[in-house]
Amino acid sequence: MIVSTKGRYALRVMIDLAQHIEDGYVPLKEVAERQGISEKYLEAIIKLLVENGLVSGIRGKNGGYKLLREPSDITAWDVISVTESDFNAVACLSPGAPVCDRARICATLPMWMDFNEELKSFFGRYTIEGLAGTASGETALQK
Amino acid sequence: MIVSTKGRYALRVMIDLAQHIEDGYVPLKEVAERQGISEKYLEAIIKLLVENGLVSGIRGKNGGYKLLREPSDITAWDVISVTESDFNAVACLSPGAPVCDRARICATLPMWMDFNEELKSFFGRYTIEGLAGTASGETALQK
DNA sequence: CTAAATTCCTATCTTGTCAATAGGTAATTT
DNA sequence: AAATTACCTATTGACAAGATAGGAATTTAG
Repeated sequence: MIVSTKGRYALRVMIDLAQHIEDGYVPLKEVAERQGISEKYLEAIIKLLVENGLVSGIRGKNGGYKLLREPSDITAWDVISVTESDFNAVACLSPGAPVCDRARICATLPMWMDFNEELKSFFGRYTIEGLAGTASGETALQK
Repeated sequence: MIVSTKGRYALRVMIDLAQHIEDGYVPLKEVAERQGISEKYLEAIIKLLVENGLVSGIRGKNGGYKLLREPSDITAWDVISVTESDFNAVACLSPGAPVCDRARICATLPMWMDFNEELKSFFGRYTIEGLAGTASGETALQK
């Protein structure tokens, strides 16, 4: 598959946090239970979200995690691009990839570049707020 | 990256065959030399293209491979969907995946399904003919 | 009929990532 | 002081990517 469980779970965590935004800091244990995902595994995932400024955590009793921006201001792209290790169309377009000497004559490069843009644009259209409200069938897409 | 070298190389093979369509059956050796890719590796890749009815090969002297349909009638999607082992948004949507009991309440499922459609639609817009003509900068997208 | 060319088939190898588990340390509150 | 919680580091098993290698089967040319 294209999006790993890491990305999928990260999104579910973000949505869960959005759905319990009134509770302040939410312990990961609760998220893990509600989502039916191993807490230990989620730790590794949420670490990425913390490092990239999407959520913040505080330790100790009454600690937990909370979103750092409004759910309406966080897109699926923000989350996926941070959790998926190399979310680029092809290796040639990965950051740090060696310069390809065929680039000038490559018949497929423009398509891959377009695809990269499309990824950004597609997932940028879904916000955490929109996704969090999808439970009973409304569309998650913002109008 | 999202599309493996297998998919990328397959596309380049198809484009190369389209560019030498006048020559009848084209030996893989020539394709490999022109493209700068190991012939042995290409063998494994073109096998998939043969099995899926995109090209046909005949053995012996003067043998080689040729496209089975018009370049204008083959899309990038046709090629990629056959060479990439699991070109689906997420594991839940892979053929043969176990039924997910969260499907009914899954906040992200609709987005993944949309993404699957988008993949098909995006790569379906690029034909081998269009890509084969991109060498000197015209757009590969059909109007 | 033989030799060359070519596809086709099977097996192996290395490397890396995913997906997950485990055991602990540091900080905070009650 | 004890409980809670985030944070850190290491390890494991399974699997796919990305090749490489050697040979068997088929066809044509001479």
